[in-house]
Amino acid sequence: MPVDDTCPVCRTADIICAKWTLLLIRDLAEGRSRFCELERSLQGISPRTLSLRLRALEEEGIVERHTFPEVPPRVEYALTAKGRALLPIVDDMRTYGERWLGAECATGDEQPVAVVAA
Amino acid sequence: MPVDDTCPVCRTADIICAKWTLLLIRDLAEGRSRFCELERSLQGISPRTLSLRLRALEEEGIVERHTFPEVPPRVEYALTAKGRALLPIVDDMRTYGERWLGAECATGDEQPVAVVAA
DNA sequence: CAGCATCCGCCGTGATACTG
DNA sequence: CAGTATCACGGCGGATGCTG
Repeated sequence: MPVDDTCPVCRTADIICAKWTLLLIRDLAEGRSRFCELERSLQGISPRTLSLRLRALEEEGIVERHTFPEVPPRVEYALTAKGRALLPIVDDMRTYGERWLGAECATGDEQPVAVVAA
Repeated sequence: MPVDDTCPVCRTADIICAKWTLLLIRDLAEGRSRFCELERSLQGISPRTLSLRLRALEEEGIVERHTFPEVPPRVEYALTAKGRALLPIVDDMRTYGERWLGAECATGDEQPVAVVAA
C-alpha cells in the first residue's frame, strides 16, 4: 500500500506520520535522550511502541543510538542531521496548529493573522 | 487515543496524516476539483475513502464544496484559505523528501546539499 | 457523475509479562 | 535501566454493490 513511492511528500509522510513519532522527534530535539526519559515524557506510550519508533527512526538514519557499557545500562538517543532537518516541518505544523486550530476557527474564510509565509 | 490534544503539532498531524490526505491536498492545489478527476489522479483510492477524506476536510474548513444542480450532477472541490495555509508544510515535506529520501541517503551524517533552512 | 451502505481483512497500537 | 515477547483489540482502509 505504498500510495505513491515516487512522491517525496509521501516518502516524508511515511516517516513522520506514525503515532508518537512527531512528539518523539520534538522531545529528542528538546534534549531528552534516554529511554526512560522519553517514556515519561511521552506519557501513555508503551515501551514496545517507543522501541519500535526508535528503531525505525534509527534505520532511517534520523536518530543515532549511543550505548554506554555500564551498570545499570545506559543508552542515549539523539537526532542526526537528517533528523534535525525535519524540525522546520515540525515548526510549520506547530505554526499552522496555533494559527488555524487554536480554538474555534473552522470556517476557513477568515485568516486570524497574516498568512504571509515567506 | 488523543496522544496530546494540547499540542498544536499533533492537532495538525491529526488532520493531514490520514492516508491519501496529503496527495489529495496536493491535487486540489494543482487545480483538480472534481470527484472523478481526483479519483483518477489518486490512483488506487476507493470512492469511499475519497469521500471520507473530502468530508473530513470539509468539516475542518479546509476544503470547500460547490454543487452545481445539473444533469449529470457536478460537484467541485477547492481549498479554502485554511487549506492553502497547509501548502508550506507540504512544500517542506517535498523538499525534505527530495533532499534526504531521494535515493540512498540513509546514513544521516552527510548532507546532500546545504541545510540552511531560512 | 457523485456518492453511500455494508462487510471484511489487516496491521498498527496497547497491555502485560518477562529478560539481560 | 532498557528493552523484547506475546496476545488481543479497534479502527482504518479496500472491495463490492447500489442509488439519486
